[in-house]
Order: sequence, then C-alpha cells, then structure tokens
Amino acid sequence: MMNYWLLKTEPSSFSFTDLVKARVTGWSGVRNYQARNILRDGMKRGDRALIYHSSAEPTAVMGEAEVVREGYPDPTQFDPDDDHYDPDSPPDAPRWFQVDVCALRALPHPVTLERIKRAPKLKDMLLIRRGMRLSVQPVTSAQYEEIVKLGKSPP
DNA sequence: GCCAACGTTGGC
DNA sequence: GCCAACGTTGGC
Repeated sequence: MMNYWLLKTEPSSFSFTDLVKARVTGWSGVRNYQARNILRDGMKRGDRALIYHSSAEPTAVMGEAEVVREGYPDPTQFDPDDDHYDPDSPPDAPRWFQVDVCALRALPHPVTLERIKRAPKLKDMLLIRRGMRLSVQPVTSAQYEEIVKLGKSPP
C-alpha cells in the first residue's frame, strides 16, 4: 500500500533542482512534532512525495520524489554548527527524524499554488487550508495524480 | 492545566 | 516587510 505526501522546501536553501543533483538526500531540519511523527512513523519505502517550493516565485509543486529510506534520527540535531542544532535532544532518544528521498522527475509545468487553489479536485488539499503550515503533509492518491496530470500541461 | 508572551511559517 | 495563524515556552 503506497502512501503519498507533500514536502515543502524553500528553494533558496534547497530546491528541487538541488534534489535532482544530489540524487539521494536526507530530508533534514524538520522541527515540528506533527511533521516529525510523519517522518518517523508514516513514510515508508516506495512512498511518493510531491516537492513544493514555499517562499518562492512562484510557489509551486516542482516535481516528484520517492522515499528510499524510512525514518531515522536527523543528524543535524546533534551538530552545534548546524542551523537546526537542538541541544535539548537526548542522543539516546533523538527528538527529530528524517527520511531519505530520491528525485523521480520534474513536472514539465510546475503546478502553482494559484492553480491548485483553482482546481476543484484539489480543494481539500491540506496545503491550501487556511493556516496549514505543516512542512510534511499527507495527500490522497487522487490529489497526487491530479497534480501530476496538471503538471503535464500549461496552466 | 491555563494562558500570555514569544517565535515561526509562509503567502502576499 | 507585513501580519495572520499557528506552535512552543514557561510562570503560576
């Protein structure tokens, strides 16, 4: 049973292009408990994820990725030189987790937030729920397929 | 456990 | 840069 997700990233720090270049990447730096629970318990090998650019021009789903390693402790929480260092995370019971993802393919036409808001089939996406800021969130298979379909044609 | 103050996210 | 809508922290 495959699950579907959406991962937000700010392209100024890590873009979908960076993911393509890196091939396999640890999705590190998530510091929200709800998102942590999804990374630790929800995401399974083979699951698919939409990669979304936030705080970008335009804000849009850029491409697809696959989960290639399930949740394990995010090493950046123990690195004092890292922006996401968490001195309160116990090494024997790490607080923050990450998965590894691999880029699958770019959408030929990135699906902008504006377009998502206009698509009737996408009206229930968590992404466009008011105040919904989760950086790791579930999507339904129908929502996932609709985004991929929209991404094949210009707006 | 309540809740005010504070910090963060993220669209605009 | 603004600010709404959160989430977190910490005094009580």
